[in-house]
Amino acid sequence: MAPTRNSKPDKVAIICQALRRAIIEQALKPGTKLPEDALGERFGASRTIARHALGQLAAEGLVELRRNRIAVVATPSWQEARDTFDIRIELERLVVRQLAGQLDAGQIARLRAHVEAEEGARGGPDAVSIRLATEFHILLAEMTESPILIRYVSEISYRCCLILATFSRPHSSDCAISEHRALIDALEAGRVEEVMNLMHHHLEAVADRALVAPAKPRGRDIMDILAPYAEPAPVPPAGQPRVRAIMR
Amino acid sequence: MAPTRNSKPDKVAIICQALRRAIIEQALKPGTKLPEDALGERFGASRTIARHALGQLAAEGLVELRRNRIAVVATPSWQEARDTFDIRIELERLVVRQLAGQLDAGQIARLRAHVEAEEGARGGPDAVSIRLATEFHILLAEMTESPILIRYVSEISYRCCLILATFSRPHSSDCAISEHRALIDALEAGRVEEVMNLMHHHLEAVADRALVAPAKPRGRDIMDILAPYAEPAPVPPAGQPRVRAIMR
DNA sequence: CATGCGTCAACTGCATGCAATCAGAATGCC
DNA sequence: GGCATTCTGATTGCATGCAGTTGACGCATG
Repeated sequence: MAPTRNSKPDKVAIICQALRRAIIEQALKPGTKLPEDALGERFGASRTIARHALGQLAAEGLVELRRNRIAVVATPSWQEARDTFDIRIELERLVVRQLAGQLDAGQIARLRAHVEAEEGARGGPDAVSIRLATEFHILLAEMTESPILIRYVSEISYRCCLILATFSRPHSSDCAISEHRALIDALEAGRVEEVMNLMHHHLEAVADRALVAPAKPRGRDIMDILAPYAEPAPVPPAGQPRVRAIMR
Repeated sequence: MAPTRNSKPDKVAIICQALRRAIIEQALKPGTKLPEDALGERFGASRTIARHALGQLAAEGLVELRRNRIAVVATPSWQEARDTFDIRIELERLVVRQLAGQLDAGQIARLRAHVEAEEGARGGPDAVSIRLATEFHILLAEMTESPILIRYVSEISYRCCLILATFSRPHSSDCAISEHRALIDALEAGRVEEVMNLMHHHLEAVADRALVAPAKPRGRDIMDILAPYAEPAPVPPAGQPRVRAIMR
């Protein structure tokens, strides 16, 4: 499992997985530079391989690739974050719709065990809590055995971690755990409508906790802060700027 | 937009785009081999670049990459096809939900112009009709200006083309055109619920036209054809074989 | 002190080369 | 003739090398 699983688990995949974990545990913060040389050296591979891995991660939206520039960990905008959660909600509603009442005892047990692990990580660092919470959702997706759904939910869940890293403040995961438990109960009981609503509200709650204000909580990038003031239209930047309608 | 945008649109991107088009126009059928050498030579690039492009396409689900084996155009299974359409329906409902009543006259005009193009292509080859129909949906997605939504809808639309190529028979696009017109009308009128339902039924209809029978219409892969017969459960392969636990 | 400019190191974009692995044909055996 | 085996060309996995571009530092200037 470490370096060589069966015969060759592909160096590119190894680097991708490592970077994904580093990103969702916030060891790599948004905006962090990822030079090909450094990655290659760190993982005992050539620049070619590191480059390929960065390409994959870029396709997943986790890193930004600018031509002739050093790749960086993606920094989602607030609007992208909002859209991402909207999509995630629909995808995960699909997951629980497929799963409600279809899980066997073993699967339910696995889910409950995972929530136990989340419970056990409450004292620990935020990074672990976030990772476990994310993995809970991916675990659910995997139970659908639908490759596409698994891929999309995994991808978007990782992106949401990135969003949390970008916007969220110290994070309280208590509510998430109880919400996960409620989800499992409803899944087991097979109440489709209820579990879809639970998932919807759960994710909405996660999003709300992260995305309270449309303005960036911290002055990460001065350009973004000034963006509204650079608009040709002389609209005073007051109140809740209705994000989509006009402002892009 | 053409081959060279400003100065350097990245050779990898060029190859990706070319292959995508070839795939959605069914010039490259599912299962077609894509050797790195050949691609590189054909596009005047090195194998490294072709390889990278294949990696990107694999991340999008358009090609399958098996270790030490020649890459091939992906061949979705019937169940994957069904799941893909389910996801697509939700994504595109999101698109029209955001767009209803928000489009300006110019955008409406662009949409109608596109449908005109579809109309004009009715006599032509299926490949063009399919491509145009797909581009209509991508055009809609682009009007949301949500990068994530655009990416996902584009990706999944391409995959659906692949599905059509795999399962569909001669294809009749007449209904699709009128359905597109109805969508535009509802979008312009801003009736959110109606346009979401229209999109839902439109895509459901497309899926139904393509996925009439769960068994593969043509014996592309003998293993898949025999798969139902290899099941341990002695269920006669009649009627609608509920592929998943309860199928969706 | 702030600003504009030139030089340079660092980094990316891409091609090529070499070893490892695989698919298929030719061969040998029963 | 049917089947297993070996051998070889074809193809991938990966590293390295070279050219072009970018960003940053340092220096000169107002």
